[in-house]
Amino acid sequence: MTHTAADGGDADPFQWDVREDCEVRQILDRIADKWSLLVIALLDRRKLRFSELRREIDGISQRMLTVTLRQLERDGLVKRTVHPEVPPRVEYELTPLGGTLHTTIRSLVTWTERHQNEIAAAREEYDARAAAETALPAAR
Amino acid sequence: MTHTAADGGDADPFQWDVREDCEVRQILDRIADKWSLLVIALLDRRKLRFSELRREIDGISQRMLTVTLRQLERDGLVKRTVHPEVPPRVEYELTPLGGTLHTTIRSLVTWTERHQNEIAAAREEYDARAAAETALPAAR
DNA sequence: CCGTATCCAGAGGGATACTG
DNA sequence: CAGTATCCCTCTGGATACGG
Repeated sequence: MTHTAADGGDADPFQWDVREDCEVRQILDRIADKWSLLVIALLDRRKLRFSELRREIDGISQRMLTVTLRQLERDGLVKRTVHPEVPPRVEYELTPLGGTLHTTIRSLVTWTERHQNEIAAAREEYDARAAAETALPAAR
Repeated sequence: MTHTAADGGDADPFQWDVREDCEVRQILDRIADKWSLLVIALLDRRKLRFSELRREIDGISQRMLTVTLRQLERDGLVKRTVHPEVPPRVEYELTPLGGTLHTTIRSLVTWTERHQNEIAAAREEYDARAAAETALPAAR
């Protein structure tokens, strides 16, 4: 029933359901989305209005912010509150469920901040080596 | 110099550089990629050959697996080893740097597995409410 | 102010065929 | 086996304009 034909019964801590249509894969794609990640991170700090989010997230278009917020609302991670005033005011905040993502997302961001120099170095080295091999096609 | 015009000096644990062109955003997009995540997770278990990875990851095309592996190699997260044999054998494994992602990715997957039911429920409720409002456009 | 609707360019990514 | 190269189509996502 699982996807692996060769699971020899080892209780692998990293074994998961990787079928393309499975829930976990779907949700992972949503959470690990470029814009979703940023929205959740910002809302984790405090409740924010639409225009505030738009200003905070450099490079996001109005359309993508709307789409992202709708998805997160649908998934029960974000709560949307419309204040019936006459310049309309709409506020977004994390639901309790959304709040439980805090630790996980922090971990991701922290890792990235901590290792960005190593990654930049690795890239330079890789690119340098690639360039060298292109320059000497018949070498070796 | 930072992006916020209104940072009142609070040492916000969730304050980061969100400029579109910054390193962190770039790297985050790479790590939080659909296929990258799965590749890293699988390699965290053990060294794998190209064809093994392809078989394990349901739905990935040869092209995307190649592209993903090259990116990860370039970022210094994955090591590629070519064995000069005559059916060629190429093995992929995490570098030490790649290995440090273990905890973070585990956290993400665990969260998803743990809350998938809540998310599914939230989606159903959202869809049901949306359908109801479409059915009664003039209601109130 | 907070969206939705429409249009459209370009990247993402699958299928296929060919090399070392 | 492990790719690279090509074609082509879909879907993402930006720009713009309009509505509540």
